[in-house]
Amino acid sequence: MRRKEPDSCGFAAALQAIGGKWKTSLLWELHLRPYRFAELRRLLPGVSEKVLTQQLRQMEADGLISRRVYDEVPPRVEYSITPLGFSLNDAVTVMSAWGKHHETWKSQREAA
Amino acid sequence: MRRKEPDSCGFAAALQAIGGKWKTSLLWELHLRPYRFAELRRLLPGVSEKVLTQQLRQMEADGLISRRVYDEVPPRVEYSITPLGFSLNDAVTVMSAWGKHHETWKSQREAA
DNA sequence: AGAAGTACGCACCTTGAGGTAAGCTATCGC
DNA sequence: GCGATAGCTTACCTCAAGGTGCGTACTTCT
Repeated sequence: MRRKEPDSCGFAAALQAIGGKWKTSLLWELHLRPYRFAELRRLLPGVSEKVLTQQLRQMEADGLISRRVYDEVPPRVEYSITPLGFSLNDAVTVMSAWGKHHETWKSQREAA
Repeated sequence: MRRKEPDSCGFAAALQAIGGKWKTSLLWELHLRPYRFAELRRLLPGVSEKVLTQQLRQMEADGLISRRVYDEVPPRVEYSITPLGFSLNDAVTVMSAWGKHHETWKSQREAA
């Protein structure tokens, strides 16, 4: 999907914030507890390092998560969810519930 | 965004159903009242006929809207929302509310 | 000495949603 | 006959998200 125009509607903005392929998963994992970069890689099998970095940075810019760098060696970076990110997770959960409802509906229709 | 894998999470299914560029707008318009094809074209400036047809067909396949053909000449087709589509519109509204909240948050941050 | 882990950046390529333009069937108005 | 309208279908093109792979600076493990 293309996301460019403001669309006047707030949904476009929400989609802009969560539209990435891995963002919902990241949001879900981080809402449980903070994680380090390499831990997130392991949690999301199939994500490339480039894209993981990208999406984390975008979510940080959107204020959904915060990034904390510890000046140690070897380097350590921890990502954690913000209150705003937590509220988005709630909204996503509503959509997710509808999705499950929809899947039920579909399997019922296919059975008919 | 790519939408392929089931993802175990229902959110992917919901996104699959609503992910198209015009689907939320269509859902919104049709939740007000039924419309004909050409009316929807006029309501969504910029949509091409091909894509409008595509998205309407997909939404019909997902059970979000129903398509009624009147065997007249010139041909007449009316699209209306289903109860399932209506429930999705509610879920979308929650996300939309978050989007507005997020925009407020962003403009506050930029002001700082 | 060499391998491996950490948290990336950069260059290139693939893929599919969406856009563009044309055609198609049939009727009505001029 | 000529164009307009309604509701599509088909073929082709574009463009950005995401994937692949390599490079990096530093350290610890073996």
